[in-house]
Amino acid sequence: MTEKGVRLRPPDYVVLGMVRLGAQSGYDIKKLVHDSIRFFWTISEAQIYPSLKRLERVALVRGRSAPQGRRRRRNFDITPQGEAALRAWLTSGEAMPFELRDIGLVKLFFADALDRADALGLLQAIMERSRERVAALNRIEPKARRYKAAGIRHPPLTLRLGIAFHKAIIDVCAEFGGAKKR
Amino acid sequence: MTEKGVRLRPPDYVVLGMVRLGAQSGYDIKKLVHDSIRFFWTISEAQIYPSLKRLERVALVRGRSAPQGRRRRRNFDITPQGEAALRAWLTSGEAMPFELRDIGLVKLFFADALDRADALGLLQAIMERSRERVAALNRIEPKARRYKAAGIRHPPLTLRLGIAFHKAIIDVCAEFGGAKKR
DNA sequence: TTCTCCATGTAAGTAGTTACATGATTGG
DNA sequence: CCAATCATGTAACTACTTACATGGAGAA
Repeated sequence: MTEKGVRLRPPDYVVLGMVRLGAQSGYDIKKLVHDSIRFFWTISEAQIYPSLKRLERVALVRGRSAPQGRRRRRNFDITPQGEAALRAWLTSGEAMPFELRDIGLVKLFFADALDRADALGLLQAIMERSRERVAALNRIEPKARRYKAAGIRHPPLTLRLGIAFHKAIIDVCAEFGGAKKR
Repeated sequence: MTEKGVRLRPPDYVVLGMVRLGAQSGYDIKKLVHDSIRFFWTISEAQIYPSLKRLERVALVRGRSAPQGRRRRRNFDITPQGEAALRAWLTSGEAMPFELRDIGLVKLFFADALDRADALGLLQAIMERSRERVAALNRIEPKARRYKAAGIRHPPLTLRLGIAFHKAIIDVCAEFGGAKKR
């Protein structure tokens, strides 16, 4: 339960979860998000820093000053209450509809307005985009292997999910376009 | 090119594209969106009606009063300029990054904070959600078949894409969880 | 008569981003 | 010495949703 009427929203739990995974500063969180969940959830600095303050106010994280030389820095760890709050959120059973918002698919949906050549061009752009995404995800793979070695299993799972569904997109597009898969 | 300094944004093109596909009124657009692109792009009434006005002002659609009995109604069709503007947008080559924003995957990413049973529960919730989505998409299939019969090929393609990537999710989750695929 | 659908519209609020401001440190 | 990176933060803006307001028509 969260006290004091401070309602936490998904971005707050993202920050909390990242602190739990070892991100110490706001800057660390930014970087960790960039090479993990940014593929299905983005978060900007303008959210991270206020969120850390909120989380500290309700004692879900504990922050302390940890300057590097003359460069200021605040480090955070998760508290036992923070762990509990994160678990409560993860198991809360709230609806979590799959929400996709993709101009690419919208354009593809309307592509009958184009002549054959342009429609095919659009199809190929969609395929290319998914190929690039697969490549980007594969670049993260070494990091996932390190997680696995440390007994952390779910980040690598989400990585596999990302790769799998972009491959599915490529396959369907290839079949539709009569082109080779690559 | 759009004249008069009215910059059109994706929701406007969605409205334009839907008018082109035969949606006549704002209400028609709402319904058509609901059983087609809502799976990768949502749009609310508060956007549709102002958007139709904007599009009419720059002559990309033409609207006229078409009351049903005493019930008011405005019908729209796309103009030649509207067709051209839609094609220009579809072929514009602007970046169209694949943007996914999914709390479900975020939770799965953090699931190592849970014990085995809860983590498995979350995994199953993700799978269930994709199964439901596949079912919802399959329910639309008859509509897609009618499109196909009329030579409209791309809406059915996006439908297949949706089904394919949710099946991919189900498969990966099933393998990870050691469960049956269903 | 009352519920659901048809139909159009707006006001107010929410969630988020972009752009900026500041300054220290490291590497080429 | 200059660029990139480390590090924190805010003001202003944008996009979008929710909730509401209004009212006609058909069906149970």
